[in-house]
Amino acid sequence: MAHSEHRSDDALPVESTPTTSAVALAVSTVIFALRSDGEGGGASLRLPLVRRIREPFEGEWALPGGPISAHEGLAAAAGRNLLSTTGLTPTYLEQLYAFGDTDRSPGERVVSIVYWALVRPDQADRATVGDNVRWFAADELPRLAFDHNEIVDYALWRLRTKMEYSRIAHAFLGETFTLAELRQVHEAVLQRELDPANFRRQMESSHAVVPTGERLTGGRHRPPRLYRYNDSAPLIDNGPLTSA
Amino acid sequence: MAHSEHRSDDALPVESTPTTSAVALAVSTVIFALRSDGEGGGASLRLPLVRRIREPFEGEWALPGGPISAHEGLAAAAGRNLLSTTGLTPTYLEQLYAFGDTDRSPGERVVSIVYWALVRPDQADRATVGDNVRWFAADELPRLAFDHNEIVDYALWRLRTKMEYSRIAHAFLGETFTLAELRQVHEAVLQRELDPANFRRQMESSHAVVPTGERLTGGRHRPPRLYRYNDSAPLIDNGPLTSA
DNA sequence: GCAAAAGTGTTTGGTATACACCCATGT
DNA sequence: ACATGGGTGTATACCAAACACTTTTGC
Repeated sequence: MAHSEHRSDDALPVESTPTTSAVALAVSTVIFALRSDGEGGGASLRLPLVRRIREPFEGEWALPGGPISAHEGLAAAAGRNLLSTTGLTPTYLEQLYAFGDTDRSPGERVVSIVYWALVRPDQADRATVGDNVRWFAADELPRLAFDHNEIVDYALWRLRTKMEYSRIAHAFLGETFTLAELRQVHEAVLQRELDPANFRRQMESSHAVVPTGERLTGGRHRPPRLYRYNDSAPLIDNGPLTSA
Repeated sequence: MAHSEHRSDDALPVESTPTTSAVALAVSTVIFALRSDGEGGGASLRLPLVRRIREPFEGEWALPGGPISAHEGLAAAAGRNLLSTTGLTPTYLEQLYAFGDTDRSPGERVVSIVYWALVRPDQADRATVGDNVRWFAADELPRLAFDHNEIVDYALWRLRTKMEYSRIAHAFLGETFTLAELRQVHEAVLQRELDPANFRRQMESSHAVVPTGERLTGGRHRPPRLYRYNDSAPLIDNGPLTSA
């Protein structure tokens, strides 16, 4: 450790030290959307990346990110940055992890506080796309700048883990949806098929969704009920933390 | 938002911006130990706090913390700081959350990356104690500096949640232990009694612990088997992240 | 009528809980 | 002997998965 050891009195809470540190602070976001590929009902997880226009890693793909300005919270910084780089407004936004290895950015010390976000397909369609912003399939990423491959892996793990015990799947869908659509979201994320009958019972018993009374017509089969997300049901989720 | 909006090209990944931001970066740690209170087998969660010797919140109790130096990782910074302020070496150390509300430190913008740690009783006994470092019962804390009460609440929630599906209880114990001791750790953390018979079966089926073959004599009853933590068993835990 | 998906019912196996009961040691 | 916790056995309840079956639409 290069740092000289502090005496106890010296190293008491730092929040009083007004010296800005030599460590740069940034916010990045892993954004997930579910997009149907081709024709079959199968959908796949996709995420937008931006091309770096400076060294290091100039020309390579990276997570959208930016600096934190002094007068905005972390989640706000993530949301603002997200909007300005990709044009996206997330339905769901949560802190993922703070990455701070000393060697993650060549020549410079950067600590990145990474968020992960879910967006709906209609929002994703409206997103900026161009030479410097492009969507990739989450399981077919190129080699990314910095430690961003690791970060995406971790975000994917969190998404999949959380899908099993929480109810975030609706963040990929519109206001109303059928149980089949909701199930297909689960199937696409978890990468396995689910029994429609059991899935229905799980959703009903969890009270995560409520029927709207309407049905979706137009399919060449029995018209399914439309459901809406149940906002009043409690999330057994983030513990004491409400925001984020 | 006081910050002017970035143009897309402008706000691409920041890791290249060498300007140090106006935001201070710190590391703090919530340290838990299990200490038997009085005589009964009952133990309670306790944590060490340090007294602030500067404004803001001078004289109030706060979590141990300090700045991040340029050439050490986040977990290393937490560990070093922990050692220098309290003399403790944790058995378990994990990142909790990055706290960065704009108003959490009066007059200054501080982002704190908070870790949580578990220490064994023998380590806890060796810890520095004095006018500026004192142990408190986790459920009888005074009003702390900054948002540290919130942070401790969140750490407690994480500890309790994780205790139910992971195997971190052994971090509170020595090299070998009886199942009764391990069960008492669970009971103290979860604040409810557990059936000894069922607890035994859960531990056996999870293969989290292995019998050493030895027994603990000296009690005025049948000598219980001693167990050791099973390092080779997988933790279904932090996903792709290995360190921390 | 037939295909296709919605929706219901039933069986089954695993797992958590409660609790009765025996075992081995110190006093 | 008896008190105390160690350790085993077992009945019950609950829950998730598997799958057979009925319903309702479009063609």
